[in-house]
Amino acid sequence: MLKLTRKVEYALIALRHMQALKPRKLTSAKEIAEAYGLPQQLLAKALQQMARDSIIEAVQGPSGGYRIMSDLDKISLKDFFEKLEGPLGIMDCYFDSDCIQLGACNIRTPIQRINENMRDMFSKMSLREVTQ
Amino acid sequence: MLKLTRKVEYALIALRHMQALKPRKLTSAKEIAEAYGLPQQLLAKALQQMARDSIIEAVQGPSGGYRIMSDLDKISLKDFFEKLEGPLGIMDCYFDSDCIQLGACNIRTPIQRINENMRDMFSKMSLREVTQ
DNA sequence: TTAAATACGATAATATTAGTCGTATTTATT
DNA sequence: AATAAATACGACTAATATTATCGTATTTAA
Repeated sequence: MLKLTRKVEYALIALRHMQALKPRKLTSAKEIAEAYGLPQQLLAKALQQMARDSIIEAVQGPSGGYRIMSDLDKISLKDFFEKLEGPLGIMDCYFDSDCIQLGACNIRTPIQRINENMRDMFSKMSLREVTQ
Repeated sequence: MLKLTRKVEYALIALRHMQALKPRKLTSAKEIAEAYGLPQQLLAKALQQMARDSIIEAVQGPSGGYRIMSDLDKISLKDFFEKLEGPLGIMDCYFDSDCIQLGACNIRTPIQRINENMRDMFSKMSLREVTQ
């Protein structure tokens, strides 16, 4: 309950790893996977997604790899989570309208209040805080 | 990701339902299940667990049922979640020590910081806020 | 005695998450 | 030009977790 996915976990580990390197130094999926004992392919997907989202930069070809591209201070944990996993909410009804409950549900409003608080909290934390 | 479970969801729906009734009025699992279209047995388990935790009171026998017992103002969402689902954390390493990573993990401390924030947030919200 | 309710462990069904496979593309190096 | 090491990514499989149901016991008002 209220758990992060592995994809996000691996992304955080990778970012922290890259963040500790000299600026603009490249590191590969293989390198990170071996360093932390992570499944390389899955880690690679997290890296690829971060590259698509311009959080990191990918360099192809041999001696290629990834490096941090954005200012991690400027990315909130909320945006980061949502980029990797889609909308952030403790229940789907927050963003999904097709709820079986239809009119009957009696907790929609309170749930949205909790959601707002959670989104607020993650909006106030930067990726940097987590990876430094 | 960061989703509530159905058990918690059903518990909240049930609490809100009971909260709207006259004080000490009983309502049954069947009644609530039918009113909101929930699976009765699963809802019953949520109710039974809340009864074990003295959040509500169970009355057995025909014309039995459940009623709110505690002051919902005094129960934080954190305690409520933890009573129903166990420790609250975005990753198991927070309370589970058997992590495969062992020494290698580089995000344990930051993850714990996120956890603290989350637990803090839910500590500051009362069950009442959600069910009234 | 019966029936309607709670209690709860065991199991089945379903959904989600995690991980792997295969193949294509890019590009530095030789 | 060939090779090898890297990213890219869709499709698939495996593992796990969640959700739901089943069966049976217990309680107790009528």
